[in-house]
Amino acid sequence: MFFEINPSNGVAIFEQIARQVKYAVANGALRAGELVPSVRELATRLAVNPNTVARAYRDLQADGFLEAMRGEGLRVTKQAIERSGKHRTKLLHERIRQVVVEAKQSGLTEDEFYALVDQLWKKEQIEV
Amino acid sequence: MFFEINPSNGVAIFEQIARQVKYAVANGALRAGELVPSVRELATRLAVNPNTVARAYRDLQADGFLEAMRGEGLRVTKQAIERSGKHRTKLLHERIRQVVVEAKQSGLTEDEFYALVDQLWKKEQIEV
Amino acid sequence: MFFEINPSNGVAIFEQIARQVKYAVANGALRAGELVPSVRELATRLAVNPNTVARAYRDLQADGFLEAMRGEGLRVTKQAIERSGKHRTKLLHERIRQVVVEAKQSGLTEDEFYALVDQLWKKEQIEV
Amino acid sequence: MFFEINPSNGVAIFEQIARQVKYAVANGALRAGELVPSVRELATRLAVNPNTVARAYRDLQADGFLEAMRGEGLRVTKQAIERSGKHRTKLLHERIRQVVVEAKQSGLTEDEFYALVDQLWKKEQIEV
DNA sequence: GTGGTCTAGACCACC
DNA sequence: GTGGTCTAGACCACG
Repeated sequence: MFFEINPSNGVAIFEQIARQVKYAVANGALRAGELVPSVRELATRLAVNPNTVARAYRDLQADGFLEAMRGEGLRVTKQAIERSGKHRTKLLHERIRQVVVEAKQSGLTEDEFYALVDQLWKKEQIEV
Repeated sequence: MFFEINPSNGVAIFEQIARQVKYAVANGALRAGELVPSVRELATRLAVNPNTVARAYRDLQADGFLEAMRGEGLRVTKQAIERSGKHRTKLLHERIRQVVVEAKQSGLTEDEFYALVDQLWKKEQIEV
Repeated sequence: MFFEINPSNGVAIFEQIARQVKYAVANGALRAGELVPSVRELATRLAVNPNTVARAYRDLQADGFLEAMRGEGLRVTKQAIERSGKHRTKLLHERIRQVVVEAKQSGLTEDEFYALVDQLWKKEQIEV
Repeated sequence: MFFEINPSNGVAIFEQIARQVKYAVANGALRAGELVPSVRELATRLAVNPNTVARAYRDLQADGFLEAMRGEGLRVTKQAIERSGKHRTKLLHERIRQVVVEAKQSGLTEDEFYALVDQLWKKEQIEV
């Protein structure tokens, strides 16, 4: 699991952490039943306030991605992977919708927009 | 010129105002040299505080979209329209890039992604 | 007498007018005793509000550059030209002082500053 | 870091604050990565409204001199120092140009002008 | 009438 | 604790 936090990019840190956990689940880096790093460990690893990590984990529990194992820590739920799918599809859907709206408001034609999307899809590399 | 403000959609009000002015420039609803509504007038029209409108206009001046005509008001600059193009292409580019990254991280295939984009492009209506 | 007004450069219009009258006196384009254009005429010529021209002329009277000739208009005073000298030397003095302060605060060395001044003096053309 | 605010010298307070931060960067009193005083602290120290300080800091962010560290405060960016150079050289350039124009319009000879500059450079003391 | 600045004070999210 | 947004209202210079 690979975490990269940027404290000055506008996105809340706890949100960045939560997203990255979800990504890790979505692409198999984290499997169901696996334990995530403890709050304290992750906090020191990322050089971030423990409250912030706790907040991310709390949200992930509320979303059903993590569950508390008393005395052991937090582990990835069985449903996490499927949720990961639905959840993120919904989010993606909304994100794309917004981008489409912006593109249309900017006066882009369908062709121009598709060219842009195409170019970026081909260029973008994903590190996991 | 058509302004629609949603005071609780996460985007700051001044930001919504600034964007809509930029859109209006981008699609020709506002032309170079034209005066924008006065701070006070727009404030009462949108039922927001004049300072909020002023903040939006100030940002637009900083971005080179508006310029102050002493005692007359604020008008759209000559460069506004070209800036509008460059500026927004850059923003859109970044937005699309982010969406592409998300899609890839979620494990979507190229076909799935394109299908989603296609569907949303066809559905989305723009009011100007 | 040649007037060029820029309503969106930060300097008050009445101030621009007043300065240009002073320049005209300083370089002989306007001589002592000569009448300046009437408020109305100048206002229409410059496409500005008559109040603005009136304000400029008012300040020029307060500074002793113009005097009212009842029924005739405003004419350049005898003292205008010498005042022009003193007055502007004082202003220039202050302006230069500010620039020097800025330069020092920016960490420029004496040589760098002089080089800059030299370059600009040689380059700058004056149209009267 | 030394702040001196003059609430009635024509320059807006937020502008004075912003300039002094830039100066502090330019002459090394503030280094890249360092946190600036918090909005509230500086506001009480200078006896001005927090909004005024916030305005200055906001402008500095827009200019790329500061960046927000979520929950921590605002710190000087890496690019601040180089920007400081370019930025201020450009401003100074323009200021000097204006002064040169004024001097020429006032009929000063090169020698007179240089004498004035020289005298003021030698006299002016800078406190950092 | 126009915009610009400043103050005062409230509320919010985040760390 | 941090900054960010918004409101309300005052005062100013300018046209």
